Amino acid sequence: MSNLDAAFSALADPTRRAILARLALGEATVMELAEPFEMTQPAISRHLKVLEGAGLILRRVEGTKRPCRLAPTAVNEIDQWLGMLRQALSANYNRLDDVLAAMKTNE
Amino acid sequence: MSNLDAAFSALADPTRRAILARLALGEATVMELAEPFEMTQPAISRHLKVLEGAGLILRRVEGTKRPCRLAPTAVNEIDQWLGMLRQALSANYNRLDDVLAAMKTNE
DNA sequence: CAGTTATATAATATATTTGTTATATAAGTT
DNA sequence: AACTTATATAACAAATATATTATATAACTG
Repeated sequence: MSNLDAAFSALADPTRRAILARLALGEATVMELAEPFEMTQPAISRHLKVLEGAGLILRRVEGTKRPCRLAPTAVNEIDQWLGMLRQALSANYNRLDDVLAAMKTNE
Repeated sequence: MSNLDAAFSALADPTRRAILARLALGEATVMELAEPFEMTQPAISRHLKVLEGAGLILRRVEGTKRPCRLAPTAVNEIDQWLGMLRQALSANYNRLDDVLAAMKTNE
């Protein structure tokens, strides 16, 4: 599985996006991350594993705890790929075939 | 399923990303999009349905053809969400807990 | 009209994902 | 040492995703 596959796939789950949003506020342990969800701890551990595998979070060891925080790299890779689409979209905005398409749609 | 769920989920598949990359070059019909893949036409039709459902592409009717092109909106929504992460990542860069984390990791 | 082309849909098999419970492990506490 | 806490892992069930083949439909073409 490519990095992008893993990253987009990880972001596709609302629980995982919520976890990332929480981590955007700062580091948190597994239990802290699990608390707001109506879901068991093993389920959260798996989500964290997915996020880690996708390069979206990092974990360190602190005694029995495993505090997580956002990883810097994965978002860049995603941005880079999306940049291609963004560029195409702005370029296509004046493109002949799109103008024609819009005209036909409005007929 | 939220829009973001659908959009990220759609982007998680490499075939679909390749289709979008192709569409970044301009409009294309289903057969044109299917051609480069070792995959049947129904499979591509389904991928297109997923992309359309995620708001990533638009289709118009042209006789028996259904030319597809990139849709402008979905990428914005994704960008907006990722913006939250980007901001957190740049903010966290100077954050105390992260500095401490880095120090402990290096012990 | 008969045949072909472009595309969609249904049925189905397989693989993957996501959650649960039960259990293991390692560190912290008393 | 016994108990608790923090987390991980395994086994398993249910839901979802992806591809295939077969078939339907609607628009072209001769």
